[in-house]
Amino acid sequence: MDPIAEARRHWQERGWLEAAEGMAAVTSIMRTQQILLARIETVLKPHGLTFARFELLALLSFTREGALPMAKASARLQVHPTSVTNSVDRLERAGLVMRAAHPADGRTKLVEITPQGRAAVEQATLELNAQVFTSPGFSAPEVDGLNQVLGRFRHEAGDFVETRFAI
Amino acid sequence: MDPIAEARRHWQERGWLEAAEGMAAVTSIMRTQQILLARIETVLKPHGLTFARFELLALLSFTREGALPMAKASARLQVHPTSVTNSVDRLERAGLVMRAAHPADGRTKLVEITPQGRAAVEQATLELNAQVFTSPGFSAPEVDGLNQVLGRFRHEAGDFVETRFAI
DNA sequence: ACGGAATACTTGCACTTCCTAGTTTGTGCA
DNA sequence: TGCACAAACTAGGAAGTGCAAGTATTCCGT
Repeated sequence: MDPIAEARRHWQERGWLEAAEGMAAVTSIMRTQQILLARIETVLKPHGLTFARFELLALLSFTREGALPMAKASARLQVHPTSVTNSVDRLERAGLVMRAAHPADGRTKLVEITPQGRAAVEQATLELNAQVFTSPGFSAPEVDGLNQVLGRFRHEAGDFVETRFAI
Repeated sequence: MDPIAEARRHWQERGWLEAAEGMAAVTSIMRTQQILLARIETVLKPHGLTFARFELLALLSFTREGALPMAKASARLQVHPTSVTNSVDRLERAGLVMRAAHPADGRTKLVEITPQGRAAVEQATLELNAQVFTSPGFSAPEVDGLNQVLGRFRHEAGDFVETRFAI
């Protein structure tokens, strides 16, 4: 029994025909996200990482300097600044990042990845690639279709960041 | 600048070609879920509901008796039993559901939707249909494609509940 | 140059989620 | 029948998220 198919049936019985398929699609995205997140967190847990913290480490590892202002990280990761503070607190306690002063702006603090952080994110990424991303549960054409459809959706939702570079 | 496209580029530069597209698809699903959830919660907030609580009310409103054991609700909604307890606590305080004893099994408690609960979920559903589900940001063919691809994915992930009916 | 506005970050609070452990009640085997 | 085991729910705690407010610093118009 598919709970979502059942919900769609109920929607149709109530006469909400215009909304039934959209409701099913939106709800399916919710459930799919839960399933994928659970798989990812299972892989990351032994490394002491959550997906949010992994994303932060990965972002830092891809910058030229290995460091970013907190606000930049918040914008790139599309999460609330307080969530970044929280993640950095824990990553710093684990020795994977350091807070550093910004050379020019006294307000901003830089988050900088440490050598241990680089090692951790490298290892975690290899495992995620092997156990989730290479075979996510979608065929190659499905992956392409998802990337196209969801990419356009995100674009229309204003999910893209303005281009700005600054240490 | 699309943060996900940029991540894919980094993946490719590192030589993780097998995983790059899957990583992009999985991450896109994460972001899409966040965007949709934010829209839904914006609609529900004036009603004092979260999506989790709305889903519980909707589930109850579709049962014959308007009541379900907590464990059933937990299984149907695919959430942890303690999360159901939490939702029911708040819905009960708001007068939208009631806890009732199970007639046959002393261990289980029934959650029962109240007339106010029915009114609230009806109104909230109409608004969600109008503001989100009818025009979710995907075309009709895209919605169909998502339902098909994600439905199969969920099926293979074991996301379907065994058929059992019991008050 | 200087004072109000804006920016960057942190703290406290509320909420949600899940985990572990506990209590109560039912089930089934000896 | 009786006793171990399982099931249903709740309580307490940790972690993540977002909002509102607070502090420190910078920006900018006059």
